[in-house]
Amino acid sequence: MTSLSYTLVNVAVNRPMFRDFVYKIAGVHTDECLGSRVSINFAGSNDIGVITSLCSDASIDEKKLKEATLIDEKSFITAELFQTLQFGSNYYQYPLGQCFNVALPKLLREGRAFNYESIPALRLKENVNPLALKRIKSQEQQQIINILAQGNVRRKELRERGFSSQQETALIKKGIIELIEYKAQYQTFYDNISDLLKEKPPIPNLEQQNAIHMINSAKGFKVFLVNGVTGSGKTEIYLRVIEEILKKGKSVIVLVPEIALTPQTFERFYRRFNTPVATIHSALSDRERLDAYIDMYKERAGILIGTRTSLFTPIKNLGLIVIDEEHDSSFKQTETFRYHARNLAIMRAKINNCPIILGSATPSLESFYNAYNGLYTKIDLTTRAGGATMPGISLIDLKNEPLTEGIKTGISASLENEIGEETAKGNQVLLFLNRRGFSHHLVCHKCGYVFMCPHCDNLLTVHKNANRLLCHVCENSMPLPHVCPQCHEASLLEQGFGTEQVYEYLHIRYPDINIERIDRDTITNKNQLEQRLKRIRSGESQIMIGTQILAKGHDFPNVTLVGILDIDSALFSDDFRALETTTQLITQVSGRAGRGQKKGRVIIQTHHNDNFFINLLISPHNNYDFIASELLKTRKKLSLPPYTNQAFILSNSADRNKAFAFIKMLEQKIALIAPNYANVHITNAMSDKMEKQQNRYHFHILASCENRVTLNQFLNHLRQIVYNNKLISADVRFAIEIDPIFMY
DNA sequence: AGCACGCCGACT
DNA sequence: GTCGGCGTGCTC
Repeated sequence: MTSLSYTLVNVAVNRPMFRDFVYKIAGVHTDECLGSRVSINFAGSNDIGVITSLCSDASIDEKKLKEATLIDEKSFITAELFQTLQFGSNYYQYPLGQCFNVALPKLLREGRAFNYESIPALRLKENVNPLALKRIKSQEQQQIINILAQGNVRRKELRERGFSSQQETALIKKGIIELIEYKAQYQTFYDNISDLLKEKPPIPNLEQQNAIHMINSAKGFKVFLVNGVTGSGKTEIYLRVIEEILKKGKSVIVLVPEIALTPQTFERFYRRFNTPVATIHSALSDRERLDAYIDMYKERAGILIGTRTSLFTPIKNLGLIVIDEEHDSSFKQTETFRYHARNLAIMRAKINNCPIILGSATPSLESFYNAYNGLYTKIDLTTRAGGATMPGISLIDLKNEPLTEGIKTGISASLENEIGEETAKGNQVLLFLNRRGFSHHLVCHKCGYVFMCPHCDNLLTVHKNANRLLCHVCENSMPLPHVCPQCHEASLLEQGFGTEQVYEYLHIRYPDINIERIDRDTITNKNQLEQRLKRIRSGESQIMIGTQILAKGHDFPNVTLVGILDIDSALFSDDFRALETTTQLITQVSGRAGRGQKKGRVIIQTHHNDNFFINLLISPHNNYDFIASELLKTRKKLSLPPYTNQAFILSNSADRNKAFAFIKMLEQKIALIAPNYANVHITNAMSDKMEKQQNRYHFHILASCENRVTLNQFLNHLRQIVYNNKLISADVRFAIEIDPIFMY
């Protein structure tokens, strides 16, 4: 007998348990509370849970049921988001309650109310003294005035768009602008939809027109793979398609890679649309993140640009999802809820019956394959907007190069010549090396002692500026030693070169040229990156040496030469994806060059000019599509993804024996059920490539199967055995990683 | 994952 | 007699 004054609900809790728990909440409730948060007492501790369904028949004595307090009278988790998370929970083998924990902004996760906070913003004063306006000399201050002339803006938004607080206070002092408390207004983005555009869009070329037309005429769910060479104007296509979606009163999510969210990325959206654009990224405070989340749900903003977690923003009327740089590995979460935002986004689009655009100059082989199989509609953009041409690639055969001082730091004599010639002409040079630090590692010349991280099976990298040895796995460091701890000789030898060393060499070699080093050591925040990019764009600096950060999204119109310093380490990698990511990286870096009127070229240094892959890169039809299709042939031959589906079964512990015993036990359990899953191929239990990481010992089993449903069933079965029989002990961590993109 | 409960050894 | 070590089992 259910008491009339209570409603029984099933609640997902934030625990590693694949089941719901029944609670009673005061009052009579309907489906409107599905997805609502409740504060509960669970196993003696206070927690936040999520209502997953109404409970019609609690198989438990009602007196035993605890009472939960409803936090959200009306759920803001839309049905489609709910279904997406349920799918994700099942597919990625992660408990629904914990999926919610990842999906919700921190403040909501902790039980904060779903409402707005007052936000400091800026307003252009009325009746400003025209003389004060005239006296503005700073371009930035003038820009702030121009922006505010369009309407009030949050302080944080100005900061995101690259303006400093000093510039603001200067204007406040001059009496031109004033600080206001901006209470979010509940006006929706489609209230002013007739006046949507702030600027007149450029006229698209024929390819763009065709792409826009194709996407606009999609009825319901459809995956478009927009494969456009760098500079072909993918963003313009997004903007045009988004415009149409907004006009229908529907909202849009644009997912971007973590690193790509620089002011210029969304400055284009701000410039184009006369409607609020919400952004979510790592630099925001929790409150700002929540505000953006609420802005989208309340339809104050119609566009959300954000990193992977933005996929979980509730939206009442989702009209389109865009995944920019869809090949980027930062869409994959590699801990807790190990989802791939691109793949899960496709599911969300399917549930919403709306189109989704995957955009990239260098699509993942997975997406390529799906397009080839007709699952995705591939749209090619082959011409660069503005008519700049694609760079040609040539090789420097390192075997024929003299053993100069330069070649030891990654710069061969031939490359040095080229750098000299280009810079003398006033052009810019971009050098790419995916290895930060000064030297790769440090060895004792006398006794052979190698400096290893005390916490990881990893060599320590020499960082000379910081004067430390640094572990790139756990980030721990120690002062740079001068004598060997084993034989006490002062004969330590630095081996291998990183960006820091290349920078130092170039600096000595070209003392009159400004050089920028761009890597995680020199760029610790967004403003630093912007500053450096500014110096590069102004022509103040002529040479850039950097890591991946350089490859992503920035235009360098005056770069005429791109040098790839070390490709050889990728040729012999044990990760089968190394050649794919290298091709993507080279294509992306190359795309930075010659975007203006000047033609760019790419030079790759290698000791292996007869290598199959190197020859693909320099072959006459060296476009990305061709190389990708060649790489796919190898994947097929070796039965690797996308021709099969993979999943890792992971175990780690601070106690090596316990981690090993656990994975061995799993191996046995798997052997018992494996006969039921004949097509699932399972490896032995083995240690990870790097067994010890941060003082924990890592082991894994790899399962693969051509049929993803069978693989899912197998993993479900295994997971049930593990959880139902309580096989996990407190100090061993167990995880399943579906569709891994990094090998263990 | 936590937390409570409980069963055993070392202490006032 | 009782404090607390952690192994075991349960959580609405």
